[in-house]
Amino acid sequence: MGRAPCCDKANVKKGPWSPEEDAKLKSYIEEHGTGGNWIALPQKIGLKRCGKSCRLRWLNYLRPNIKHGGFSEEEDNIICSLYISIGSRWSIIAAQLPGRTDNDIKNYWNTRLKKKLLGKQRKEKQARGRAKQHSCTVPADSVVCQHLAAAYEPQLPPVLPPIPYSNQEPRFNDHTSIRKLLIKLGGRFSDVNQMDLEQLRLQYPAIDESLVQPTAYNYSIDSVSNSSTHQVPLLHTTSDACHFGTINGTDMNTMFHGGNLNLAAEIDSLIYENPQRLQGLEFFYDDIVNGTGCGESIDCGEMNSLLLAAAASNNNEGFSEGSTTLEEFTNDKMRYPGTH
DNA sequence: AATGATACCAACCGCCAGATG
DNA sequence: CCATCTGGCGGTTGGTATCAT
Repeated sequence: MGRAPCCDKANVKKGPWSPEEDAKLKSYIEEHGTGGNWIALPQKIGLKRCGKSCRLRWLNYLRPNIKHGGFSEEEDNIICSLYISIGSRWSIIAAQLPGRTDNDIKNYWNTRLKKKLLGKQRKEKQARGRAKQHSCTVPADSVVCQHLAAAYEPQLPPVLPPIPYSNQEPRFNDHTSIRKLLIKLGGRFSDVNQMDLEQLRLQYPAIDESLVQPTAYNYSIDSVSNSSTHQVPLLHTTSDACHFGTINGTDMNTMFHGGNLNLAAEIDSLIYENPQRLQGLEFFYDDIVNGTGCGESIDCGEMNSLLLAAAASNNNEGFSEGSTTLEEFTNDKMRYPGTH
């Protein structure tokens, strides 16, 4: 048995809103509020619209202090970094950008930002030319590649070995872990960040202290694919020959030694927990999935700069401890156990 | 100038979770 | 406890504008 429709579809107007409809809705809500019932609202006003449509119109267009278009570079950076960290949770991302709606950000990402990043990367790729052969160390049949492929071809049941992830830290379905991830994207919790460093030192005693800086945010999405080959444990066995090879022309030794191994492992765990969350980022790694080289993955340095900029901006007005947004985020993630 | 391709974005659709009776 | 309703969310669609040929 299907659900009853929220409104009489046959007697409801659809399509673009007229200025008269806008005026009616706006003046009523400004005077009386929504009354806590969107479904009943259009009847009160005399609008032949679905309540959901009224709600959407108000939230995305009529509500005061709404900004449209003209995204700044800082906003771009925030969107990018949050998308990478939490995926397409537009409402959460929108909560970090005052005046922006989730719909706006979603559209902006899908139509411009994604292409902008990809376009830039393609240009640089072309500039590098064919002469330079990149040695991608991520094998096409690696565990993570199977996971990523599965995320894009859900009709094919993935054949996956047991998750070899051995980190004792909580995973992404844990508040602390989320906090830490956000911290590393530019949050303020330096105490926790320091804690990560201590755990890292304990976990990988062979790492040269000078290679692990607590302030380093410079990981890239490519580090996801790199860490996903589970080369991190190599650090246990080889104290000085931790060779990660190159991805997309970037020496991953530099990436990892200058970055945060623990973060890479954490992101790695996200992939295992939730491969679907990588949807929309295929242009970062489809080459790896397809085993066709390192053509389309976003340039490491570029993503670094984006993330660094985001980190800088977040230090000013990013997540704060106990914020409503973070709480919402924490609660919200329980609603999507890997199916979105 | 005409036509097709592409980009953009407002709005819709369907699903999910929480509230309520 | 169950069924139903509503709000909220993310994905997708379709109309319009702009660009390229």
